[in-house]
Amino acid sequence: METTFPQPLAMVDTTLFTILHERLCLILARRKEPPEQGELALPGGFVHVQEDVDTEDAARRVIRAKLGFDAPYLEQLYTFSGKDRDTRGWSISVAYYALIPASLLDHSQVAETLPVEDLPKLPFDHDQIVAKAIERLRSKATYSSLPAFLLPEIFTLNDLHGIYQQTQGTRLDKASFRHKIMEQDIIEPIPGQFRTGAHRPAQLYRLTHRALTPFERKI
Amino acid sequence: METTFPQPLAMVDTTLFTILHERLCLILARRKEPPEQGELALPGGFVHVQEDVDTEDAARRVIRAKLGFDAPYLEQLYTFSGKDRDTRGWSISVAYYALIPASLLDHSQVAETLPVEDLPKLPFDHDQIVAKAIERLRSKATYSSLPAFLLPEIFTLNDLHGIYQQTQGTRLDKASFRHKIMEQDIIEPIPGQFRTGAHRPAQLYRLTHRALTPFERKI
DNA sequence: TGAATAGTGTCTTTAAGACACTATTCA
DNA sequence: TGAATAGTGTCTTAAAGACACTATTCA
Repeated sequence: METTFPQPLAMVDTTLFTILHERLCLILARRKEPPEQGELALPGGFVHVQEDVDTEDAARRVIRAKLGFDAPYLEQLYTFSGKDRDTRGWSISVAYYALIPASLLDHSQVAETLPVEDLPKLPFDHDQIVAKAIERLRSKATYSSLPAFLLPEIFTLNDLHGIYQQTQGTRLDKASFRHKIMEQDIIEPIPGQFRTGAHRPAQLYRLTHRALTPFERKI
Repeated sequence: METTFPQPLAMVDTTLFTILHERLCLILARRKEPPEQGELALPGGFVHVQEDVDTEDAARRVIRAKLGFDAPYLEQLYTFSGKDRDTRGWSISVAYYALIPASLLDHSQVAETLPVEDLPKLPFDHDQIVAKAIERLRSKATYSSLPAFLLPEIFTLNDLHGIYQQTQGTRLDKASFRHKIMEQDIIEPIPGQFRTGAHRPAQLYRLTHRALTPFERKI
């Protein structure tokens, strides 16, 4: 059975967040083909109906092509659509966002990592996609364990404190943060493991759950 | 310029919430064409690229066709996609949800209004769409003025109290609810207007803003 | 020792929740 | 008057936020 309607173009675009020099950054791609060839844009591409099980699968394929590995955290963001957002025709782009721990990035491979405060003008409606992704990240950072997925598997409480401040864009009291995060039961100390330096050694922690945990209240 | 990729089918599906007999309900449609002809399902349809500006516009068209008027509150929910969700082929459905004040419904026109607790098995992945819509509604009801869009433009504080309880599925203390809702500045009394009955007359209110207002804390 | 980061105790302010009370209408 | 809904005051408990303090390491 076939439909009689002409169908729009179907694609995915990905917003890849990471932390570089204590700043929230995006990983961008230089477009290899027209339109906007040579410009910096969000990594994306058409849905391959022969190959992809669903659009999330398409997003994973795009990310693997760009980074060479799977993102530890990937979530659907929003779907952007319309007559004019792409010069090739009426299109639907299902946008995803992912969190990439800096420790996984080989920066010789992925050069185009730019602070979100300092992005160039992006083609298509990618500025809008980025704005929505940042808004979602900030909002979820307030009410969940989301920011922890920007850290490597093992981290200190100070690392976590810092990443919450960077994703939320606010200062958080150290003592209150520690009290509240420990009440959430999202992390556990690794017995006997500490990070050392020219100061008191810091207890190392890991996530207790692999999945995102929502909080009842703000952190 | 054209793409070489075969494109998936593009459609929209809508979850229409309303309140009937103090219960949260969905407005369903009986399918006029195969597949699943004659079955109850979410109102939906293909994107019409000649006619629709974007998928939200397509959702509005679908709702107008079903109800005869525009929904006061409409928001994109999530995009469902994949090889197998529709027998007609690889498809993308951009799902929307809308809030419909019962006062706008002519129940002779729209017969298929069923409590969310008492829905039949729906075709395709519509059960999944409904589950996600209810989850979103409950979550937003806790942190915003969203439930007010299920009421007519003029209502009492008790009406609002009831609709918050129904959308959240919990009991809320009357006094605390009143204190908190008045702090949010989302409603204003209509001077000199009261609803009367066999009891003390109740002050009538209206929303101060036409748009949804998020709250800092839970209501 | 001082610098640096780690980690805790506690006080004040604010919000949440419970609940009892008063108010106004109609039958 | 009592039944019904409207609307308020206040007390207790819990959370949020601020801030000062102690702890441990290395140079």
